[in-house]
Amino acid sequence: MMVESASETIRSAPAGQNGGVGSLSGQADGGSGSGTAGTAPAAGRDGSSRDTASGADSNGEMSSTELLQFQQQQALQVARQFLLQQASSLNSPGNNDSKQSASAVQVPVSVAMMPQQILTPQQMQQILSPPQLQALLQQQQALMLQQLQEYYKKQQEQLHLQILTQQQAGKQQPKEALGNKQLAFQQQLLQMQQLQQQHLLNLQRQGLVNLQPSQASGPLQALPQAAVCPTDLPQLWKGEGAPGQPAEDSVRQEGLDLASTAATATSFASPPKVSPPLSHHPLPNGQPTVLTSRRDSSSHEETPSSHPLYGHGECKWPGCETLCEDLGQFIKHLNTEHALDDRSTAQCRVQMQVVQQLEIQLAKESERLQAMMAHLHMRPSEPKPFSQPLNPVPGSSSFSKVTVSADPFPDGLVHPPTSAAAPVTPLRPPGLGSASLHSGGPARRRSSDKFCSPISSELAQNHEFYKNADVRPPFTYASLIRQAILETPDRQLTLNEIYNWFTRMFAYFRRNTATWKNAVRHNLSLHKCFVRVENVKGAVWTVDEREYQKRRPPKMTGSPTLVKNMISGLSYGALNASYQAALAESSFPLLSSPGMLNPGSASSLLPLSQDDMGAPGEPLPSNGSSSPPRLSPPQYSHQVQVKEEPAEAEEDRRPGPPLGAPNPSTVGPPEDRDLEEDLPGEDMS
DNA sequence: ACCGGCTTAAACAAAG
DNA sequence: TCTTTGTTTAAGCCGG
Repeated sequence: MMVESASETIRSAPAGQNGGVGSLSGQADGGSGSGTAGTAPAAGRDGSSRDTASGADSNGEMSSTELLQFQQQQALQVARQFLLQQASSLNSPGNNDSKQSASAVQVPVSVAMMPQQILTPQQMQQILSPPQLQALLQQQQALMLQQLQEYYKKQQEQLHLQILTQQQAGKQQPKEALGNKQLAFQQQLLQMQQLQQQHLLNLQRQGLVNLQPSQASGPLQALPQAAVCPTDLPQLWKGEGAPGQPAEDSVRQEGLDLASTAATATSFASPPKVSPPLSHHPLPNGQPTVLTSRRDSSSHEETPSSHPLYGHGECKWPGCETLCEDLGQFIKHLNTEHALDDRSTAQCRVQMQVVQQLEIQLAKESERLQAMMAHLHMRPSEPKPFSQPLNPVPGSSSFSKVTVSADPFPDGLVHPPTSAAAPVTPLRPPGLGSASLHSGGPARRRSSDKFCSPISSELAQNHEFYKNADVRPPFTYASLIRQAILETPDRQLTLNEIYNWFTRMFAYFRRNTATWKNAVRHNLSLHKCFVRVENVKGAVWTVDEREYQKRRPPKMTGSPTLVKNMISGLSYGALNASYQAALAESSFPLLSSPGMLNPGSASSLLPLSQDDMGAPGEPLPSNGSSSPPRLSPPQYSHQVQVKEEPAEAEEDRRPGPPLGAPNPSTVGPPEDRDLEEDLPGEDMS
């Protein structure tokens, strides 16, 4: 049936003016539940610890020396992590003035403690742009590393010493004894770590995630166990004692931390004001750094008219809801109640840990994804991995100018440039979703499409992120659909395949299926750029590149505005909150984690087309056909060969599995539609 | 304030 | 009859 005529009309109906009518407001979906089973993996294995283990464990038994070695290595690792952690805390101090330094990308710890400022998880997600997250993480890490160098060295030395000492001691003692001793120690360590981790997660769940009580019980619950890998979590709490304190101290501290953590957690959970939790433990303040930070923050918070820890007339300090009439009073309160004392310090630390942990998890996930992709033949490292197969146009080059009708999208094209590493960051400063922030509900930010950040490159760079984090991608449905279609060799997909692509590529689309699927269909029908081609066995959708380009005026590309908008939009607090929320909500179960974020990791997976690259303006060949009737097979862009049997084969026919290709296993089970479909959390509001 | 783009919701219809 | 696929319409939010 000819759709053409109908489609033409569509546009006519512009914006609605009548308000009310309703129905929409409901805004359901707050969902969250996310934890799609698919993604959730069994995180158990963490490469890192294993690597370091010097293969000792590979053969069932290891000699005591080996064991020793192994243990030492582990200890080192733990220490290393601890250091990193410390670094972060060091880093935190200056961050409190978040609002002031809009440009810097940092994640102020203090800000992180304002779970209350919540927007719904969804909103947060929207606000948050993955790239931003990454940028944040990267920056933070860089910073911490920097600041920490000295500290780090010291610590290392000490550690080394300790280890040496132990080693020596070990030599003198019977191996077994030593082994046992170490083992015991290590076990203890692990236990503590696990405990801590649990508390942390707990906290996280209750405090940060409480926005979504419903989901708390679900997916997240799994976190602790799954995510926690002994070696990783390590929390160097104990490490803290290291700097200069003997084991005793560290142990003690440990206890303290735990307690405080617990306390914090509880306070979060229970609304009640805060009564000083049980922190009876005197915190051996071993963290000058942290302390300072706290103090700093309180001191210069005054500058801004508002304070990240102050909102709605009350103190947002974790667990504290004290009412303060004005900022002044609040400041006072802050200085008295949350002064530099054990409790505050501990709470701060906890918060930092939460953040850190999340960061690490993110990094881990990314790494894992990469490995998976590598395994599946999608070489992330390569600029334009898949897609170019059949079609001529050897990817890369072509894109250059969308020459004539031929192939506007060069398929593969991702601009190699960005791909590499950190570059991404610059692109999106935190703050992306200005829009979303305000709007309470369904707001959405769709930056990229407009700003033209080529979806392809964006996607390519953050593809892993989107795949795993339950974050809404900043692209419009139209651009995503197009992307999906262009990614395939024949540039055509059945509706179902498009769905699959969405679920495969974005964790976010693994839930609320009804909603986005409807949107996808709606977009396919609505935009002229999507052409439906009928086939014996059904129909496939193709992209009429020309139309696509047409529909968007040549926006500014470099988009200073973009940046501007993004920046202005959010306060760090919000950003951070969203970050956490996103992470928390994200299904990724995380894994444990050894390494830190590697910037370039995600880069370049997708071949993607240049999306906005070709200036919409000129390219198209002015070949007569002005507005191709909808149905007509696109003669420009590349000829589409309707495939004989569409749906059927579904994923199997793609040559080089594009990234998310066929393999369901890669990410979450694409096919899980069913699965996710029934996810409880899904539609509940 | 208006307009256009985008999203979400929902009603319907045709096919399978 | 139910589900999927498509098409439309309506309405809200946003940014220009």
